[in-house]
This record gives sequence, C-alpha cells and structure tokens, in this order.
Amino acid sequence: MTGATLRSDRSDVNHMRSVSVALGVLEAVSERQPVGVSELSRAMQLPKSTAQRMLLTLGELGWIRASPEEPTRWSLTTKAQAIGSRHRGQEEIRHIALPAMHGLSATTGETVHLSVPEDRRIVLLDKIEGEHPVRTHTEVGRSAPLHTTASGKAVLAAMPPAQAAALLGAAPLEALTDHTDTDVEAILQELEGVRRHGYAVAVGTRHPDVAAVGAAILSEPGQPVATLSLSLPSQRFPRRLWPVYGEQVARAAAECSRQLGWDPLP
Amino acid sequence: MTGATLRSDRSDVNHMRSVSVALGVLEAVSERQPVGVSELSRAMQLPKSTAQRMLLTLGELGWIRASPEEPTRWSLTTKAQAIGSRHRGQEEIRHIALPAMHGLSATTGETVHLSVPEDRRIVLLDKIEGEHPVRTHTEVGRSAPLHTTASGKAVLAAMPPAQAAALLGAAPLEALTDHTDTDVEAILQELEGVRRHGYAVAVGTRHPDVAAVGAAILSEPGQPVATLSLSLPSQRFPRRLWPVYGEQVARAAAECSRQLGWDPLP
DNA sequence: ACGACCGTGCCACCACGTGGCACGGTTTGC
DNA sequence: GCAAACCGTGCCACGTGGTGGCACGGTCGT
Repeated sequence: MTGATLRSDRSDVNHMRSVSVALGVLEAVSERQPVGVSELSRAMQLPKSTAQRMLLTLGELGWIRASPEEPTRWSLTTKAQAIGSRHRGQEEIRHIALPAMHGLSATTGETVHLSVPEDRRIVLLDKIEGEHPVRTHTEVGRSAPLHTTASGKAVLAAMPPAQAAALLGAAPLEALTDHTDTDVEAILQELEGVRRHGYAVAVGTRHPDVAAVGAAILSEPGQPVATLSLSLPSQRFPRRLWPVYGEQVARAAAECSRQLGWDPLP
Repeated sequence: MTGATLRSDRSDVNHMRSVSVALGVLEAVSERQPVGVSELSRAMQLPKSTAQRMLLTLGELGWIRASPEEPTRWSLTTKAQAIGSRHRGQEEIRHIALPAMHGLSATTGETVHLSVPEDRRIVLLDKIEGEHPVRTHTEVGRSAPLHTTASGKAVLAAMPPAQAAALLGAAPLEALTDHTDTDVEAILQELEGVRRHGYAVAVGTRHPDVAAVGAAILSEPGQPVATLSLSLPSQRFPRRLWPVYGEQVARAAAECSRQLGWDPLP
C-alpha cells in the first residue's frame, strides 16, 4: 500500500508541477477510492482548493468520476485501465499464459503470478488467487527489485550473464528482509543453480513469511519476457516441495515459451 | 483517430491546460507506441518543444519510458496498468468470471467478452480470444453505447425498467449501422424478450458483420454489474444457434451471479 | 552536397495555475 | 441545544511555471 513507492521525488520538481500533481492525484485516487476532497488534500499535503481543481479537471477529462450515490467522492473510470491494457506485448503474453496459469492453479491450489521484467524490477502483470484460506497478499501492478523475488532471479538467470551482472551491479542492492541476499557475487552463483534446475526459489527474501518458485518465459531470441511463479506462505513450502512445484512451474513456463515461438531444446 | 480533437476545443479549456495536454499525450502514446517527438507533435497539433517537455515529464514521473534500443521513442510502462487494475470491483469480478469465461471459450470456441456498464456505455473489461482463424477484432477498454451491443441490452434488461427507459431517453440514440435500432419504444419492447429468454442477441447493430450473445451478471440487490458475451462474425451465427449459445452464456453468467452472492431463483 | 527530416536545448513573455480565504451546510461532541 | 469541526464549494490577486517560437547538430535518403 503506502510503502511501495516512497516519495523519493522532490528532486525533480523542476518539470511540470501541475502535471506531476495531477498524476499524483490520479494515483492517490486509485489507492483510496472512493475519496473526497478533504481526505485527498490531507493525504497529499495539498491545499484543498488545489486538490478540488485537480479532481474536477480529471473528472472533466474522463479519468475519474463522482460516485452516483455519493456525488462528492471520486473513483477511477475504466479509462486508466484502457490505457494500461495497451501496454506493449502484454495482451499476447496474457493470452498465452492464462491457460498455463489455470493449470498450475488447479494442480497446486496456490496463487499463480504472471510477471514481467521492467528495468531493474519485476512487475506483477496478472494473477490467479489460490483457494487456501491463508494466502499471500499481492496487487497487480506492484513491483519489487529483481534480486528479491523468485521471478526476478528466474529472469536474471535466463538473460546473458553479462547483462545480469550489469543490472545487479548498477546500484547497491536493497535488502527488504534479513534473508535478502545483497552480495552480487553470491547471487550470480545462485543463478547458476537456477539455470541448472530450470526454476528459482525465494524464501523470505521479499517479505519474511512469503515464499515463491518461479520460471522464466522466453521469446524469440531466447530472451526472458515474463515469468510464471507460485506465491505462498513459507510454512507451506518445505524444502521437499521445491522440486515438485519447481518442475511444474518450469514445465508450464516452457509451454508458454514454445507458444511464443521459442523451443528450449537442451 | 486523428479527427478526435480539432484545434478548437473551446468549451472546457478553462481548467488545467497543461494537465489536459499531458493526459492527452499519455493517451496518444498508448495508441501509437513506440512514438517519437515529432510524430506525436504532429498527431496532436502541438509545438514540438511542448510535446517533448510532456514526454520528458511523463518519463520522469514513471508513466512512459524510452525504448532501450531506440532511446528516442517512447512507450508506456506498467504504471498506467497498475492504476487501471485498481478500478473498483474489477478485481473481484474478473476473478470470479475468468473460470466461466474459459468454460464458454472451450465449449464454443468463440471469443468471450467480460464487460461492465459505465454511464450510458458498456466497456470491455477483459476477453479470451477464440480459436477460429476469422474472428472479431476488439480491444480491452473500448466502449460502445448500451443499445448497440448484446451486453448492453442484457444490462438494460436487468435493471429497473424505469432506469433503463431513463438511460435510453436521456439523449438521442446513435445509429452505428443500418441495423442499429434507435427507437426507444422498440428497444424497451425487445428488452422484455431478453428478460424472458435470459440472454440478449445483437446482429450487426454495432458493426455490420459482427454478432453477439450476452447475459448479465447480477450482484447483491439484483443489480447488473457486468456481462458475459460471445462475439463472432454474423455468418457463423445462424438463428438456430441463438438459443444454444444464449443458454450457455446465461448459465455461465448465472453461475457468476451466484458467486457474487446473488441467487436468481425464479 | 544538399535538403528534409530527426531529437534537443534555450529563453523572454504573460497566461495559467496557485493557494489563502470565506461561505453555507451537515455531522460531531458535550 | 449550541458550538466547534468537519465537509464540499467558490472566488480572485499574485507571480511563477509553462509556453512555443526559434536555432542547433546529427542522420538519413537522394
């Protein structure tokens, strides 16, 4: 929720103040809809009149709308989603991956994630929630550093080693928990194991109680374009299950790769 | 879609010019990504320097990014999608409807649509493409007037008759094809048939060669919140198939309604 | 070698967005 | 019952932030 993108802006306030504020408002509305003027102005530390002008403007432009019952509280329209769903290549990948995701969901009963790499992070594109009464909580659109997730490691293992090393070395690695490995050398070595097994495992590296198994989906020249993964509580994931789930995920991901036109031979 | 905003949008220019332009740019980028500065400035009839400032700003704010290979052409990031996927209630509906959609897709082989009503229009929320080599082309996020689609008629038939009449009478009904019915009385009468059968059929009312069958998904107080529909070429949809597909769609929609807590007894 | 593109950068001007403030209505507290 | 504290709304003088014309260097196609 709030902790995802720490307000690390403040450095580049030089460009387009009003636009920056407007998009911030749009984001804030999406997080706490339906929301009123005052609540919003407090949350964003904005003058109330400014906040209202933003809401009115975004409303006129068709991005948000007042609820029919509560005409002073605003929510998103489908416009933002319409824009977002045009994200390049997303449609094709989703279409191909969904059946495989349902298969994994059916055989394991756990939450299945479809993610894509973006810069030095991995972004959750879609998910199918598991049936267990206790599950991991995630949100479509959220992202995490590559080295903190199973999906991220699967991606790193599937790209050219030099590129993986460059990505990991570009900036100091963040530790999200005590179990997050932040040593580049150690991670690069772990990636060899991932390549050997065909899947990556992460236990408590992003959140103390959450574990995951992931495998990369490869496209044309053998490059990773997405990942499939299972996300589940660490308690429900003893080491003996690693290869069980791991191989299922790897098989599902390979099937997606094949449909994308990339046949992993060896 | 060049003709959208001709130079003189004069009515609402009073509010937040730069924001309006920025969101317009965002939308334009989503439609023609990856796109460069000059192409964009031409398409939006904007000074090149302004267009570039917008792109840089949107980039700094994380909504778009330059392609790694072509550093001067911009595409969307997943941010817009992250925002859009928080659209109220969408997540729950998608989660419930997806299995039913796959069922329909498997038994019919046709493209399955999940749509939601918004104002006087019906918006495509998600879809599963069929297997036929010739299919209807649609895009998630696109919308159409209620009275031009099977989904829209299913929604109208499921809401209180007074509300349906109010929606239809609020403004003159647009005719998208020769087959679009624009007479309010005639449509209201057709809705009775929809209620009796449990599904709506539309042939050539939105596009000459496209047909559809749809049924509404109802939530708590019996109100329509979404629809399931099949979209297919008219040629592949002879009248004898109407009840076949119609009842399948209605059954799938009813199952979704039940999971939303609304049991259609009578 | 030329012109027609491209993406980039600068900067004087003044429209545009800003935000403090006040109003009327409704909910809360006592 | 009243007052205080909220709410959403609207106004408007101020000055800053956005505008867009213009020019530059690079890279095509011819």
